[in-house]
This record gives sequence, structure tokens and C-alpha cells, in this order.
Amino acid sequence: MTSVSTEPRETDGPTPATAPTGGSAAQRERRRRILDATITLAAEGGFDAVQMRAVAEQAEVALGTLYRYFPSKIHLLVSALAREFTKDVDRSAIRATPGDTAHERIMYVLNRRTRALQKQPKLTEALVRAFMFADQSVTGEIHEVGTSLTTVISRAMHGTPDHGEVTEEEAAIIRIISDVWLSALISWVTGRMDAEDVEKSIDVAVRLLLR
Amino acid sequence: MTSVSTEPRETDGPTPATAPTGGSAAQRERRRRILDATITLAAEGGFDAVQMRAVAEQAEVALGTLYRYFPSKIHLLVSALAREFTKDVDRSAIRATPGDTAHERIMYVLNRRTRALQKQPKLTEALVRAFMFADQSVTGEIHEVGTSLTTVISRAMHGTPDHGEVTEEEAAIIRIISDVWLSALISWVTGRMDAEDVEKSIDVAVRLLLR
DNA sequence: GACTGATGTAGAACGTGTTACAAGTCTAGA
DNA sequence: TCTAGACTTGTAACACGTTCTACATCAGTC
Repeated sequence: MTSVSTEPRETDGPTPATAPTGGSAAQRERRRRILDATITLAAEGGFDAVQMRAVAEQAEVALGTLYRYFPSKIHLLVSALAREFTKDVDRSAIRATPGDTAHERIMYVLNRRTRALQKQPKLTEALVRAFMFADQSVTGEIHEVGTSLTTVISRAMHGTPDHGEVTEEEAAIIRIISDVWLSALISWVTGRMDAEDVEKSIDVAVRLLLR
Repeated sequence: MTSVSTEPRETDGPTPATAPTGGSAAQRERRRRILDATITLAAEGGFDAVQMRAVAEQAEVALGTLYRYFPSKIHLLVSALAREFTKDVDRSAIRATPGDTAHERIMYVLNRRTRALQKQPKLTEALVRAFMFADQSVTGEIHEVGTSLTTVISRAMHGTPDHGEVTEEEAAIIRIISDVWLSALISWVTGRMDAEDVEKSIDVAVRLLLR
């Protein structure tokens, strides 16, 4: 973490496979291997265990290649988080969320994801801390995560996979719920809240906001 | 940041002056110099500029001494943040917050602090990112910051310096407002929101929560 | 097939957070 | 005053994120 620069990073021309799509099949494959290795290492030992040399070795790419794909450890971890979140978005697109009220549906979605995260505390610690530590240069990946979260909550709010129009107020509420959820996760990751507190704090926020 | 361990840190007996009070006069003086140096360096160059060797040099203590007082860079920065926040608490204890409604008073307090932070973007970047990156071992310092924030908002809510009883619901609201504020600050620090967005997002949250 | 530029590899090197250590200094109590 | 122990200093060493360099490989073009 010696120099996670605050300045925007220079792109040395078209980076080969920073985007999930594009690049040759071999490149998409390498990207996948790198993210898989990241998740594996993070799940085993958390943020500190995701060492760039170890990721490169496990993904069977050279260190330089790893850096060509992901310009920093933070980019790497946030990209991994983005990939995980994409799964929720995909799922929420397929079928309607169970629950009779917006409150129930939102809690259902967030609790499902929360519990999944809590099953892998080390992984969560790595991903959440990277997300929180990210600086300006990671704006793109961060935004991707934010969009996924917003989409999922928005769908849960309306109960249907199609987005529908989201009012200004709804958008504000969704943003606040996201903030509370992330804060709670951070608190949980760092041992300041237990699993139950997390669900409770989100529940209270949702209740206060949707009344 | 090579090894911000997730494990709780061993205390090698009574640390000399980790607490703001206690220790000899010379020790309190050293602690003050260290935190002053931290703030100065952070204000000039942000998180990356707060280099432990530089802090030690500017504070005129040995590197080992710096680490004896603050066991990591994160502890150092979060302690600096805690000291800054204490000032707000002290101020809020002296006089009533201006404003006719809880909404106005809370916005007054938070906006005042927000603008103060925005005047020193580098410093804010350093402090906020350290706060967000903090792990379990920093629980004490983090809690100190959280308590200050809660106290200030709570006083603003009621309009008087005396705490009064805070209901369960009020406490929940205060926590949510804190979460939103911190999230907004992070977004601002990393360039994902501008100054106006920060105030607006807090305003919306306060309005939704206090209605 | 040979050339060329982009991509990948292996490994050294650098910077900064952190730890370790030997020696000096200060303080409390005999 | 003297001594034991805690504290401080100065400096070296180590770990890991990041950068750099020299060379190999591969895809597309002639």
C-alpha cells in the first residue's frame, strides 16, 4: 500500500483487459484466473493475504502481467467485489424478490447478501476494506459496485425485475440504505458489530426511511 | 501498509502515552508534537505524505518512539482525527446550537464541520481514509470518534448542551445520519461527489429521518 | 517464412510501513 | 549518590506494494 496515489493514473494506451469483456479469449481467461486467485486468497487470509506476488503465482501469470490487468491491489480487490455483486444483479433480474412489502423485499435481498458475506468473513474483510480505502483512481470500479447495489435494492423495492422509473426520493432512500449497509458491514468486519446488529441496523434504517 | 494486521495487537505492558492524558509532562508533550506533525504533513500531502519517518523527524522523536506511542500509521491518523473531533464536542458543550428545528440545528453542525474539512482536502483525505481502513486493533480510537460524533449530533438534535435522555429511535437516527455523513465524506474525498452533493445528501437523509 | 509491435515472463530494484537491536538517558527509590 | 528499570535514540533489517528491465512469445502483415 506504499503508494496508492491520489492522482488519477495514467493509462498507458488501451489497457489489455481491464474491462471484463473485450480482449482475446486468452486475456479473458487470464483475467478470470487472476480474480479467482484473488477471491481464493482473500477467503483464506483476508486483506493481508492477498499479496500481489501470491496472486500472480496462483493465477500463473507474471507479476508484471498482473499489474497490467489491475494497476493496484485495490483495483484488483474492488474488481473482484464488482464481479461478485454482478451475480446478485443477474439473479435479481431473473425472478421477482419474495416479500409482500418493500421493506420485506429489501430486507430479504440485503440479508441474503449479508449472510453470504458473513459466511466468509476473511473474504468480506478484504473486499470491504479495499472498497473503503479506494481512492480516485478506482472511481470506475467503485461506480460499478454502486450501480449493482442500487439496481438490486431498487428492484427489491418495487418487487419486480424491471427497473421502472425511480423517483428522486426513492433514489435518495436507496443511497441512504446503501450507506447504512456498507457502514454496518465495515463495523462488522472490524468487530464493532455482530451479525445480528448488522441486520438490525439495516432494518431500522429501512423502516425509518420507508414509513 | 504492509501489515495492518487483523488480529488484536499485543500490548507490551502499559503503553506510555497512548491515552491523551496520563504519562509525564514530557510524554504528553511528545504525544502532542507527534499529532501536530501528523496533521501538518497530512494537510500538505494527504495520506501518502504522512510517512512514519517524516512524522518522527518533524516531531523530533525517534521512529521507535513514534511506534511506542502509536502502534501503526492508522492508529496515528485516527487518533489525530479523534483529537480534532474533540474540539467540536467541546464547542457544542459550551453554547446552544443555532437553529429553530432539529433539522436546522443538525445541518448547522454538520455543515460547519463539513466545510471545515473541505477547506483542507488533503488533511481530510488522510483522516477519512485512515478511519475507513482501520481494522479491529483500532477499535478504541474509532469508538472515540463515533462517540464524539454522536454527542455532537445528539446535542444539535435537542438544541441544548445537556445530553438529556436519548430514545432508542433517536439513537438509531443519529447513527444513520453519521453513516450517511461519513459515506458522503468518503465520496467527496475520492472525487465521486462535490461539496454541494455532500450537503445535499445529508440534508435529504436528515429530512427523511426526522419527518 | 520473416518482420514488427503488443503482450507476457522472470526477476531485480525501490519505497515505505514495521520490527529489531544496541546503546544512551532519565526517573524513582534505596 | 547510586542503581534498576523504563524510556528514548539511531540505525539496520525485513516485508510487501509497486516499478523497471531485458528477454521471450504470439498475432497479424508483407
